[in-house]
Amino acid sequence: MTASSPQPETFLPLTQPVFHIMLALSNSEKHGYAIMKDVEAMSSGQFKMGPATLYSSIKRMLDAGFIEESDDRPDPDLDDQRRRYYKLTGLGLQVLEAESRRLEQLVDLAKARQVMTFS
Amino acid sequence: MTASSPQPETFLPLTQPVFHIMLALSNSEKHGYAIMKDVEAMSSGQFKMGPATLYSSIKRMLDAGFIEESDDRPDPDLDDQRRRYYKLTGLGLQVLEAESRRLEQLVDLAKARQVMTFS
DNA sequence: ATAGAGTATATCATAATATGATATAATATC
DNA sequence: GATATTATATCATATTATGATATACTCTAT
Repeated sequence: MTASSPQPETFLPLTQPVFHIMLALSNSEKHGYAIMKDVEAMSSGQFKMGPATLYSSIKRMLDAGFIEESDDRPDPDLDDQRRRYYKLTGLGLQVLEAESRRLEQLVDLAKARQVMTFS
Repeated sequence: MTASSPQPETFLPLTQPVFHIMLALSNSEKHGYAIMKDVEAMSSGQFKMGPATLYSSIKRMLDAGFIEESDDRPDPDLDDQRRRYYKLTGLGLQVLEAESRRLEQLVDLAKARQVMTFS
């Protein structure tokens, strides 16, 4: 009986920064600055986040239980003591999945309505 | 020489209400209340908008030139004088397309990272 | 060693958005 | 003609986003 208390859908829609941060964390734990760079790279430079947006979003995500701080540190020679690593929680992953599906539905609708010409 | 002055991408990302409203207008002109109901239906009830969000978003979209008020009225017997109809402008359609593509990229990324299990 | 670029987190003050509540009135239904 | 629904509008507040600034560590090249 693996309880997944609140339904992930109740947390939707995610804000853009939160969705991007969660997507950045979906393949590996990352520290704040790495998330910031990753989001920009992931979105081909279309979505840029400054530190204020990043850290205020992280704080809210911690409070919401979407992410948690991780104690796993890389090899001391590769590490930087200033870093704080974050990872998705079980809830966070569920919410990310739900949001991805929601967006997929919207994209499908846009396609059905031929909003995206030539595709 | 059909100028499309500012690049649609510069307006991204759209906020959730704005994206939903534009998607609602993508298949036909609609009046405010119809947009509100349509957005809810379109999103299978996942996204609900109250009047404050609707009308403040509409105002911003008019200012941004994404939509414009339409003078086309339905048959007088089917009409309701209170209604104000809106339609996408050329810019609005371009922006909607750009945003749809942006979201598609993100969904594709989520899929690549196997965030969406069983699909 | 040290200067400078880049890395890393944090926070302040403000702006932009979103939202519940409420108001008003027309239209439709019973 | 009472009631529910449709329709737009706006106020006041809450939430979120963001540029700017601060602080300090790390890395590279000289």
